[in-house]
Amino acid sequence: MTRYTPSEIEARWQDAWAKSDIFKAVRSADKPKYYVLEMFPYPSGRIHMGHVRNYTMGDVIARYKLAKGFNVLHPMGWDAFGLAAENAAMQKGIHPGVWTYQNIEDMKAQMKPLGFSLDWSREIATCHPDYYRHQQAMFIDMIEAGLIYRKNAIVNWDPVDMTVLANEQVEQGRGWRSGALVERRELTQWFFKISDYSEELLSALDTLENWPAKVRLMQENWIGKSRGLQFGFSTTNAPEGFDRIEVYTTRPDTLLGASFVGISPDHPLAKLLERDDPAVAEFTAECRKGGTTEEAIETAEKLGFDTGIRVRHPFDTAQELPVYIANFILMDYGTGAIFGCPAHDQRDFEFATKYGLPIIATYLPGEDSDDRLDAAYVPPKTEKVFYNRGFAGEQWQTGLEAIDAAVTFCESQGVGQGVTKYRLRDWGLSRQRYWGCPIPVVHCDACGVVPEKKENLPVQLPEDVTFDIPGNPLDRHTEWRTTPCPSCGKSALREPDTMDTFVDSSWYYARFTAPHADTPTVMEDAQYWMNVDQYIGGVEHAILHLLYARFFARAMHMTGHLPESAIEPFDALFTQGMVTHAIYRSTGPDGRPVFHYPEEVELKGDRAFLKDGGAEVEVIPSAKMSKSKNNVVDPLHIISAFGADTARWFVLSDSPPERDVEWTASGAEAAFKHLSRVWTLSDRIAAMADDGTGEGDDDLLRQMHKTIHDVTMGVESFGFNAAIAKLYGFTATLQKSKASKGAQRAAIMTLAQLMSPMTPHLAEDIWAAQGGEGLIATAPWPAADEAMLKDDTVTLPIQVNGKRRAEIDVPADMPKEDVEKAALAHEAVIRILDGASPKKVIVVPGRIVNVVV
RNA sequence: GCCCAAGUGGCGGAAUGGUAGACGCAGGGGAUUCAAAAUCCCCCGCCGCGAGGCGUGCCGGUUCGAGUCCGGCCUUGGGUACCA
Repeated sequence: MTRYTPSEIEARWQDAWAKSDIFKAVRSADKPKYYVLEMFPYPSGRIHMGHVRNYTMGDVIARYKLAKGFNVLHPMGWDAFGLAAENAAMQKGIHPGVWTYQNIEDMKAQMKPLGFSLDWSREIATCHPDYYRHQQAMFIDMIEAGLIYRKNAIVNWDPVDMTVLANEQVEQGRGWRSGALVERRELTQWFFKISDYSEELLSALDTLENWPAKVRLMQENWIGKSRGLQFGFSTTNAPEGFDRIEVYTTRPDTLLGASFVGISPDHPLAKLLERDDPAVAEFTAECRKGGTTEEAIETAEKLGFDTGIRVRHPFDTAQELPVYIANFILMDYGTGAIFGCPAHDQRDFEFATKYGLPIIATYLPGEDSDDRLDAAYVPPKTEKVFYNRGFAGEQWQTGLEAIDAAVTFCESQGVGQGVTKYRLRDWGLSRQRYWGCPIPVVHCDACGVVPEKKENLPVQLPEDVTFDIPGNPLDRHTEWRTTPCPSCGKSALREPDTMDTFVDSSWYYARFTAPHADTPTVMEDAQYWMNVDQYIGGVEHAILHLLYARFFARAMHMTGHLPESAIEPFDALFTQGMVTHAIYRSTGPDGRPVFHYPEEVELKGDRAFLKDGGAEVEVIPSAKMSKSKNNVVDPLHIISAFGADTARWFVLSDSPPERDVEWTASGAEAAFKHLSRVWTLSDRIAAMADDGTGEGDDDLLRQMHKTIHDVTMGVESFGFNAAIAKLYGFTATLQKSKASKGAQRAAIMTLAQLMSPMTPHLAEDIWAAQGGEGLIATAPWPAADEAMLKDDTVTLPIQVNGKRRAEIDVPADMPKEDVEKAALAHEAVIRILDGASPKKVIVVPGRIVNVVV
């Protein structure tokens, strides 16, 4: 008897796959194509459990579709630009490029032993000039197509390091390195006009039937279509040019409850006032402290400054409202100005209470309700309420009815217009960083901003840069920046900013269809391979990446780089849950937090101590695995101890794929034992005498067909953990079976096939040992025989008043009336009824009987 | 703050509105063994001797029947536009 030795088996079959080249994707007219894509990794240097989980799921689909006869495209690449490489450069003095390419090599070496069915000949890295030159070419096309423009936008500014900070680099309002209070500062930046596509991106969500409903809903809310009223308040004492203040409101039905007007600190009026009035300047400076995230702005203490300016209420000109500058009003949304209705908005309520402004209800729960409110009264929009200060029309209305009525009324009175607005803002793509795709434009004193000539692409990143001083090294690299103006030829300066890395990941799926072409894409290849049939990745990308990619596909179509059929690039989406792990944190000598790797920590109950020195560290439970928090778990020890198949089987069996999992390694050994058991079982069956005798062949084959059915359904619906449970069950059945060698051989070969997408090496080995033809990877997927799936008898539970009291075995096709009779004749039922006659008997065929008394 | 999810035994989890806890882990008992490892078999939600009762985060509702649907909460996680 031999033992299951994955190290030998896995190397052997990976060789066999490589030699036969079965995962290389070639266009073919004979077979339907299938494009499986997992969100490509950031090359952090080490693969973690999240990667193993993601790529194993994709591999199961890819291998399953291959067995189903599809021409499968399953590529892999690297999302290789980003902040971490620059951090490494600063911390370790390594060039970001050297660090990134080394990481790619390391991670590839870690991925290869997992036996994924990838076409490595299509590998791409976004940091390679062969990739980003095409991105630059498309950027120029998109400028010409009017899809890109420049405007001012706000960034996090570190006043000590004199640099722009990413949101991640702002910790509690302070710069992560300098510790200085971060300020919001304006900078001229490049933007994609994604807002031109708001309606299109919203309405097309309905066509994405194979996307999770939650992702579509999140995108819908993010785009944030709203219908409201835009109108002007006329001012009484404002500076010239500000006779009116335009506001936008989604609740015009509360206009008669207005008690103040609020403008953003970035509103033109606020900017004018701060120029002449130091008190205003002081206040707006205060408002600009802290980071730029919506979270930071929304959760900051609500501050207001009375400008002294007054406006007239449009329907009650005697009523004057004060104009406040308020820190919670965003210049990017609506008109940058609002009216406050404290009675029906909690934020306005708190603001009014703080600054002593009136609270005027326009609607109430009922006609007799007290209108002195202790908190804002905000009923659901679909519930009828009593309008005590509404516009003309019914007094009992839902919010939605009242809003429509208010818009119509205001328009008829010449107060503003009904308008549709979207929350979605244009996509700012400029980054003041080195390790990204250079924006291919030149700033010329004479000609202004000029795109680089396409024949001069790529605009390549210079190698000779240092990271010893904060800031973007491109900014101070005079030699690189100096270049002839593409228009007039005089000396000019290159744009020092690089592109947001979301640009890189917005079109890589298209590049995979022709990864070595001289143009960004090749129409024929894009036509053939697009769309991605199944896209798989973390739910944390539900909004930004997936929305940007949807926009970019449209922009590529508009500039001739994708066919119209590919404007929704992902036909089906599956969002896997994240692999989470506790974070171990202590405080370093400089007072900054230090994050410890799980392997550096020893757990004692709920508390954690450093193995080195024994100091206690803080445990932050269950958070997304993140490089910067060091809470990543290395899968390599599972692979080296038990093999790739065990690691793959385990990540699939342990939890439902869409759910987050807290990583524990307790089950990996059990997975290995099971695979050993299957291997030994195959060995035993191969050694059986083939004398044609045996018992229970039919039962075994019925079980086999049920398993084919269940596992196929499981794989199709991403129910991998449930599919694996069925495979455990069938393995146990086969182990106990006394069936003939023929039946057992058929069973083990089918079992191997059903397992092959998950544990491909073991499956190949069993297939070969049982004399299977060719590679199991290309053997046709087994089909379940419908006739074998039905049982002759079923066990029905009998409920009395919804409580289970007994069960009966009946023929599967027994008529309802007979089932009812049989149920009522059951002694337990007779005892409980105790002579009473049932009011009703519900018989659900094949399911249940419920007796109601 | 806002948007989206999730919550079921000691643990991971299963369950088209129809027997809650499949399958696995941990635990307990047994077989085998000189002994151990490995392997195999049995038990395993809570309370109760039992009959039985209770039980899917909390409160309420719809239904013959709710883990599942509806309303309201709580907790945890993700996103919040420069982490990717």
